[in-house]
Amino acid sequence: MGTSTERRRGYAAGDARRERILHIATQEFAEHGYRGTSLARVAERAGLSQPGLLHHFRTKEQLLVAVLELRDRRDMERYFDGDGASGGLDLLAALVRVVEHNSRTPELVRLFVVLTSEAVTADHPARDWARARYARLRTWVAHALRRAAAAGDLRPDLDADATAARIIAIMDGLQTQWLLDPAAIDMPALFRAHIDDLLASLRAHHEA
Amino acid sequence: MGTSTERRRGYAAGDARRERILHIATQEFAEHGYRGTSLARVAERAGLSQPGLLHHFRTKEQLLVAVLELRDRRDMERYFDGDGASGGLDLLAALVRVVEHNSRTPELVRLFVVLTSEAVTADHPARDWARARYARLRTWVAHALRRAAAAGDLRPDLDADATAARIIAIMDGLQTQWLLDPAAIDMPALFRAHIDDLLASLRAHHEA
DNA sequence: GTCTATATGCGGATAGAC
DNA sequence: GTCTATCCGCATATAGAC
Repeated sequence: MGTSTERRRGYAAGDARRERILHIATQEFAEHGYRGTSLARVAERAGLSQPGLLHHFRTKEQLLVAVLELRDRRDMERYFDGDGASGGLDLLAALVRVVEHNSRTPELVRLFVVLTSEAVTADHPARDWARARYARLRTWVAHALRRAAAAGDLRPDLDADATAARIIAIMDGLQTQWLLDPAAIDMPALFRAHIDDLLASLRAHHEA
Repeated sequence: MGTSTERRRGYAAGDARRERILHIATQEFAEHGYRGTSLARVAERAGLSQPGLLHHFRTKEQLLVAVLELRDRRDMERYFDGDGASGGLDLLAALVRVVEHNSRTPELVRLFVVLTSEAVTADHPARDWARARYARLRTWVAHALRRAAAAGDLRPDLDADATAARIIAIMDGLQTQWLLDPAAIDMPALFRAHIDDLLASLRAHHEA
């Protein structure tokens, strides 16, 4: 699936130069945000001149878009191909694993936190991306919750949309606190506790 | 309390020019972030030249600090002087009111969301402010939860620190989703639902 | 595809007159 | 306390040679 996307754009999947630029740009956007990132610095780290960089990505905005697309694609591979379209209750366990993985890759977490919040400012190029990403996430989680309810694993009267929004909210909120003060926040444990509480209150009471 | 701070700095509480600058700077920082805000634009909107602005705040960073201090002070007045040091369970009701108020003042919410997340980037002037603010918020909420437990309103075995971090996380996470897509997110309702669930699972079972 | 050179603009901050 | 004028640096982007 990633491959077809790349073919459509007319460059080989294994374009090392391009991948290297994207890798470095990802780090720079994470460290300094979109506005704080300088193309000259990305270029220098990638071992080419700034106009050389603009040969591959015609504007800074296009570079950002390419970074976001790459990350979305990688995440899809990781969480969809891996678990399949993980159904029902398995999703919650998968989310716990996502958070555990995130706690070992702070730079990727920073990328999302920084760009998502920058996106709420006026005329930001990542605005549509952020909005669409949240809508997609909410739909995805809500869908899994409904399937779990239909399968009899969760109470049939649960509010799937509200629960999904809350789960995503707590993931995001914990990330910010954790990035600012990692020693004070045990992100995976706190998220796991939330999921446990959720299950305790939403689990269908077969035996009760 | 605000007054004494102002006196210490040697300007009258009612310095209209200064207050006007801070008001406009608050809007600009909220709309464009720290990096995206231009002193020239703040100055223009405030009706003076850019060097004129720098007479009142010697650097952009000092302007930011002044904005953050003013907001913290206003919030303190609002939520401490108002409810007193709202004790125990009342705090949760107070937080619901805070979220309801926030949903009517998106620009102030945006200020916090944007600056807090920008603060996780390298060498950002609001870093210490953001870290200290979260530490203070967590301590404050955890303290209230412990008092509620001591008063017999909540289970004595609750993890106050973890619960506090989670409450703050969900407030923040909902804010981001709401700012990006207000029509899709009923922020006060979602937060209230979370508090209700929390109470349901943490309430001491006197009658049970 | 990559470079050097450069256009062009905006940013924050300073000097010094009024 | 506010202004005009200006410094200086950095930003993105382009032109055109190789």
